[in-house]
Amino acid sequence: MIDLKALRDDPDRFKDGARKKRIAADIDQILQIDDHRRRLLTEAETLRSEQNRLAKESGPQMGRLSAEMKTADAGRKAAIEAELAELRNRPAALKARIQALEGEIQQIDPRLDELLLHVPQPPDPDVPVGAGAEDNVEVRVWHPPHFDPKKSFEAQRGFRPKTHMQLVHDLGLVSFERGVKMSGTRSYVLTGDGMLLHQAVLRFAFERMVMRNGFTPVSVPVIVREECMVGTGFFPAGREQAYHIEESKRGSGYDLFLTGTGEVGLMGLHQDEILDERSLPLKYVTVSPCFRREAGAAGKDTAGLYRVHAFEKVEQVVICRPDERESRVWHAKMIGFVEELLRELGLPYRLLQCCTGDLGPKNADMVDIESWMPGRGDAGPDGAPTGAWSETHSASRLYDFQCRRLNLRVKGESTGGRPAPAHSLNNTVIASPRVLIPLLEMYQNQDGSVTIPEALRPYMAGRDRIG
RNA sequence: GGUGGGGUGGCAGAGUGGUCGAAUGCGCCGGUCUUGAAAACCGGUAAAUCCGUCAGGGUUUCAGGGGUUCGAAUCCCCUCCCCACCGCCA
Repeated sequence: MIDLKALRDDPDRFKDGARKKRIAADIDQILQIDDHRRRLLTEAETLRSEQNRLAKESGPQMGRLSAEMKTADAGRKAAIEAELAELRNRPAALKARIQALEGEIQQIDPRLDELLLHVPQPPDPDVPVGAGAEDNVEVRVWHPPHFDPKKSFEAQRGFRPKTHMQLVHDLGLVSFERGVKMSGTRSYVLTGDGMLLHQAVLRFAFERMVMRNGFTPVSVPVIVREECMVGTGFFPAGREQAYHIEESKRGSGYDLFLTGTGEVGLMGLHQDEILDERSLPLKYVTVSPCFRREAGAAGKDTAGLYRVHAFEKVEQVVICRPDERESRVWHAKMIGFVEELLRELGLPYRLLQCCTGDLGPKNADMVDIESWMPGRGDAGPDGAPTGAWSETHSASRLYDFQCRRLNLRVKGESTGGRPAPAHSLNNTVIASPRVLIPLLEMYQNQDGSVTIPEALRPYMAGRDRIG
């Protein structure tokens, strides 16, 4: 949600932002409706003020007259009756007009809210302008000394790599057939060491965030109300991506939705709260199942573990004071935590500064982290894949966009003693099984086995190898 | 699923038609006292929104929505939520 007052003050900023993000938003209509609404509101409130004044004036008077009525004689009674009627009639004319005005405002409000929900947060000025993923800008690349993604896998390792598909098949780590049998496309069953590795990497990432980076571990609901999805900014734009559970007819009055990320639960925690700024920043980490319909992705990455309907993700969220500098510092830190993690895992990665067209409605800024997956990408001359950078993480900076929607505020010195929407940020820590792709493909050996990265061995009973 | 009891400010809790944005206590902030702290005492302490350059003023809000009334925290209707007990249950 954007700030309506900010929109009034500088509509061009929001028009420009929507254009850069390639999201349609009718700013002029909003301004026009808002202007009309405020006129009605001002008139209604003026009249109501008058009505209140009259009621306050005549109330006690009426009370006195009614009391006197009981003991009065017939003649006096008639006089009192007339006086009472007169007093009662005074606010009557006002009432009709007030009701008309308020009725009109009630008609307008939902329309205005709906329009406002669709206005995207303008991208920060330093975000490169672009149409989509193809215009994202590489910020930096890291790779371990013994492996450079710029050179071929075969040249560096002395054999042609298998894809993760082949590896999981040969080592018995995943059964796609049985997953699909039960749950349809994009489903899978992790088996044996596949499941162990999956759990190990999640556990490793989660513990790192808690023990080393001081994040508070939390479990969150993954079944939430629509309100929570709207509040966190995933709805209305992303409605198609969420699984919908029909529950309203069972008496609860609400339908529920499966969340696509732990971010929803972590941010929803403090919905409608006013936090003391001294309790900030809140640093939360959760591990949760994530559900995505992948609507509109038909035919894309259908094979393998890359794009699936259900997965597990360790997610980090920071809620901080509404201060641009502080937000930016946290963004960098949260990216740093992931870089550290990927280095420990020995996985080559690169940072991508996403362009305006790739930000989505809620972000002011977003940095993706891509890991090197040797088994992806176009086929080379020998028919084997040449490898590709593929997204494994995404770090968002939202300013107060999300907190405004969630009605999550901070109060303290920095806000001048008044409540103000907080700032929020989020970033993936690790998502599995997707991260198993680079892990298996990078750590495969010529004999078909896979070395377990040192960092994960404590979570795999000390073993150093699969297969 | 059944029965009963409830939803009031950051928290606890009073308030059953006007003098109620709401007693009181706790918490929090400031002050007095003190070498400092605690205690005690004094004062302050909801949010949203509109008008206004400011000073300031108005409106709304006692779970949410609708109604009765000149006037609703208080009366009526609907919805949601919470608690207790019973049933079922990982």
